[in-house]
Parts: sequence; structure tokens; C-alpha cells
Amino acid sequence: MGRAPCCDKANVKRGPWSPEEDTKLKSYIEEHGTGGNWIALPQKIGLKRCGKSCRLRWLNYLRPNIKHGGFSEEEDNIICSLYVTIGSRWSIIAAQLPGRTDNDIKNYWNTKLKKKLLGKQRKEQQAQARKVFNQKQEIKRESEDLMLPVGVIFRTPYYWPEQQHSWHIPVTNNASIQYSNLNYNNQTSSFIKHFPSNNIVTATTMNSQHSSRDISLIQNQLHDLHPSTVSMVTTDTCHTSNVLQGFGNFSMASDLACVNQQQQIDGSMRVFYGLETMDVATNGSTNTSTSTESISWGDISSLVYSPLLVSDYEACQQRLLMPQDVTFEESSYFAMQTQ
DNA sequence: AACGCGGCCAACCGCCACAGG
DNA sequence: CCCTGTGGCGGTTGGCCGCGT
Repeated sequence: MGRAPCCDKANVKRGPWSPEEDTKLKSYIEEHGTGGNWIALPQKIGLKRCGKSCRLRWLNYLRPNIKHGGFSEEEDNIICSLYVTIGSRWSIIAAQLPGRTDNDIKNYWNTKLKKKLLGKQRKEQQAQARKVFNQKQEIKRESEDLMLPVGVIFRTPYYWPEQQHSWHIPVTNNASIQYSNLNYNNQTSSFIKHFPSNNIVTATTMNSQHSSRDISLIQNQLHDLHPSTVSMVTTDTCHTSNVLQGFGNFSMASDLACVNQQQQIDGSMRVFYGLETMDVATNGSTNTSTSTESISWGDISSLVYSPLLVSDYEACQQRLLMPQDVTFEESSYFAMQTQ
């Protein structure tokens, strides 16, 4: 048995409000206030309306200083920024826009703003996809030159963050890769990555050559950071990087998160993969797929920017500009290694 | 002119939180 | 602590309207 309805639906009028009803409600509230009880209010005025309906009508339409339509560019920006920050909390967003109601903003978002942003997103992502594709092609060429599996070599040191100690990024719904700075000999760094899907840990360095002592130092630090992680280590050395690889349990407990909200990380990643994803096949051809259905928070969150409201988000995006293509190719390679 | 379709928006629905008894 | 009433909120619906065929 469900909750009792707030009013007798058989005896209340529904549908659009007539001017007479509006006048009655407005003049009564302006004179007496709501009386703190919306449910009782319609009976007092002689309106055959549900109390909730009266409240909604007042708040969304009759209340003084209500603005309808004609959203400005500034209001657009505020709505987008807040949506990125807090999601569909329309009442909170409305509180930042004097004269706007949550219902108005919600309608505006659903009918116009979302589409407007998606159009913008498509352009940006097409440009991004082209960029990523070119980088992948370059990496692939170098991999082939060195007879190594695609994705093992990282030739994008400028992407590696300098300040962030450690963070992790969800790549798919239930997988993540963690990056950690690992300093040794006070000169250079290596980076730990974890692939939960096959529980592999890798440490990658940016030095061109390492002595066996260097490798040993990296292994020790890797073990210090994640004692139960590396049960087996192999090394590959090439002119651009060394890759240490191991298996075992991996704890995220001590890791620092780049940003507070998981959603924001998801949103950041969509900058790279987005609604339009580009799959690079081994023959170099590309497949682009587009989805316009089911637009989620993450779909939109990568599009907007506000220096006031989401400055951390922007900073995070900057920091997250790391080898985006460290994904499935690597995973498949390491999965292959475990067999 | 008639019809279908999609966009827009006011209003409704159902759930949740909270206060008071 | 439980129950009930109410306010508040976000998601959804349905009707109106304009446009294209």
C-alpha cells in the first residue's frame, strides 16, 4: 500500500491554471502570505486545487520578479558551470540566478543548453580525436621500429605531471590505471601503473639508459610503495624507457586522488574519449562512432569551463593530460605477458 | 487543408527529508 | 522510536504550437 495522496484527486482541478485562479491565489498570498501550510491554503481561498499545485504555481509563475525565457550568455555559463560542479541540483542552481526558477532552468537545460553544448563538444572532440590518432600513429611507428608491442613505449614525457604525487583514473566502468611518481637517485622519476583487470603493476622511467643498480632502486621503491604488489619483475629496456612489470595485490588506500569527485575524473577522461570515440585498428584505419542518446553528466562535464567555479577542475584537466592512449593496447600486451 | 513530427514548457508524479506529536 | 503530515525536489508527462511535407 502506497503513501496516501496529499489531496483528494477526485475533487481537485488539474491542468492549466485560469487567469481567475491565478488572481485568487496571487492576491491572497500577497495579502496574507502562505500561512505556512500549502495544503490548507486552497480551501481557504476556495480554490479546487491541490496544495502542492498552488505552491508550484506561485513559485514558478506568480511570485514577483520572476523572469521567463531569454537566458543570457552569462546565465548559460553559470548554469553549465554549476551543472558540472553539482549536477542536476536545479534548486541550488536557481538560487544563483535571481528571478529564475528551478523548473525554468531544468526545462532550459533539457531543451536547449544540453544540445547547444553537445554541438560544441562534437567539434572539439573531432579535433581531439585527430590529435590522439596522430600520436598513436607515431607511437606505433616507433614500436615497430623497435620490434616491441604497441603501447609499451612512452614518448610523451611532457605529459607526465610534475607535482602530483599519485592519482588514479578510471578508464572503464570497473578498471582504473594508477600513476604514481617514484623518485630515485634525485634526478629522475618513474611512474607506476596498475591494471586491476589483470592485476599488473608497471613502473616506467623516462631515462634512456639505466644501470642494473638503477633498475634495482626502482624495484625497491616500487616494493616500498606497494609491498605486496610486485611478486615478479621483468624489465624491458629501450632507448626511451624502461618498463618494469609485476603482479600481485594492489592497494589504492594510500593513493592521493587528483580531484574530489569521481565524476570529475570521468568527465576529464571524456575529453579524450568522449561521445565520439576513435578506435585505431592495427591497419591504421579509424572507426568513429557517435552516440547522442542518454546524455550523462560525464558527457557534458568535459565541455564547460568556469574559472570561478571549477578552477580545480581545470587544473585537474591540465594535470590529467598524460598519455591518453595508455589503455587497451597496453592492457592487452601485459595480459599477453601473463599467459 | 490535413497530417505528422518535434520542440517547448507548465504541470504533475513520486520520492525523500524533516519536524512534530 | 515510530508514525504522520508537509515541504521540497528532480524526473517525467502531456498538451499546445509551429513547421515541413
